[in-house]
Amino acid sequence: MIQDKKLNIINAAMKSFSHFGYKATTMDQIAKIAQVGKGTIYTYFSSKEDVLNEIIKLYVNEMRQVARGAIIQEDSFVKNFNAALHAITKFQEEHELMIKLSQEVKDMGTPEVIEVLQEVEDEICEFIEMKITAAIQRGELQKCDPKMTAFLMFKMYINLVNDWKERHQALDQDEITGFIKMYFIEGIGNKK
Amino acid sequence: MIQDKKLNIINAAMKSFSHFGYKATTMDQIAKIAQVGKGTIYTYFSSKEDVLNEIIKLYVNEMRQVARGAIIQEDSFVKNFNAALHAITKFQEEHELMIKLSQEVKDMGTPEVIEVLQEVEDEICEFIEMKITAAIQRGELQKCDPKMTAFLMFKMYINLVNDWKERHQALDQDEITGFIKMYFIEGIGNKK
DNA sequence: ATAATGACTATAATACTATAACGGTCAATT
DNA sequence: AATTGACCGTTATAGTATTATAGTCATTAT
Repeated sequence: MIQDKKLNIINAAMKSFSHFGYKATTMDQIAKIAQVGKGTIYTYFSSKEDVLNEIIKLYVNEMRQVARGAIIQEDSFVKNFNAALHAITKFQEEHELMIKLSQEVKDMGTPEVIEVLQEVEDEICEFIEMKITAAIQRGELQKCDPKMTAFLMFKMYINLVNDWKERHQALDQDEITGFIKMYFIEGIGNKK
Repeated sequence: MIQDKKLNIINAAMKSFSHFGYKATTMDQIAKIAQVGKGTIYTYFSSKEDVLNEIIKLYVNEMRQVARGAIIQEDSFVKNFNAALHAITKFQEEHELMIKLSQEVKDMGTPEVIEVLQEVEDEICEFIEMKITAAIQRGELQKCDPKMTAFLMFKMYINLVNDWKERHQALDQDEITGFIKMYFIEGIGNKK
């Protein structure tokens, strides 16, 4: 029953953050949606920011599940990389939360939101890093710094999925897999 | 003599934009520094934005010169890529203009400035694109879309030079050359 | 004639102030 | 022991008065 109340609050906050963003959501609103008194929120959370952080923690866990679910043991590293990132992207599109928070950072720059989005990015990079380390061990990838490789691959993925389409046309999943493979795995140099 | 006045104005505006940014620079200020009446500015330029655009046009030309100057015919594509980008970066650090304008975009989002910075980025990408096309023709690079390759290489360079150092430590020019070569040219895949 | 000028204007940004809304607390209530 | 909403100090917002700014144009200088 105690967990029930906390869950109500989390769900209410999640809903409101997704619809209106972090700043535009008031504690009174969360309390109203959750059907609890405002004070009750503070028995489970220390502040508004704390509510956001807990929600992101749950969200990141779900995201990790989704990414794991997209991976097929027998498939190549690149294929799984793209499958996982694509699954994460789709997950984020389905749940408005990240989209709304990204918007908020873009046009208001709310510091608390900047911080949690950075955390989400770090988590994704860490996930990729693990997969890279494994791929190196099984000999699929050459020795390289897993942290930096993860960072660069993630950035390239975002460049391909989001930034490229702003100036040219959008790419589908297979095209992206192809490009990542071409540029990152095989390289575009010609051996002499 | 007519060119002299226009040049005065351009130099005055350049100085003021570099010190105070675009928004914080007033036409009265430009006129004062250039030692002309404000009305005179409008015989050479149609608007404040026009002044900015002409300055950027000159700036991009200088940048191109600098980039060309950094290139050594006998050197490899990657080496020249890094030399050129490094020269551009140093050029931008020496002349405060770009740094000030980037700041302004970050904390005020002035639309006119966003636009010219995008133009500068496009110009750099076009420069890289030319070099890539040449490298493909002489067989140093595999066949690939030069526009996208230029875009991705530029972004990776920025990721390495700017974004990585925010979370970890800065990399020097040789390290960056090494990474670009490793990830982009040779690839990190292991042939079976 | 032509080019240059700065007082002038309409508009947009800023500073100021009064008001409302907010996050967080806590005495009263269940 | 858990829950609550009226309450408080602070911050954000709205409304308004004032200033500053981009751009014009009649006047002046060349």
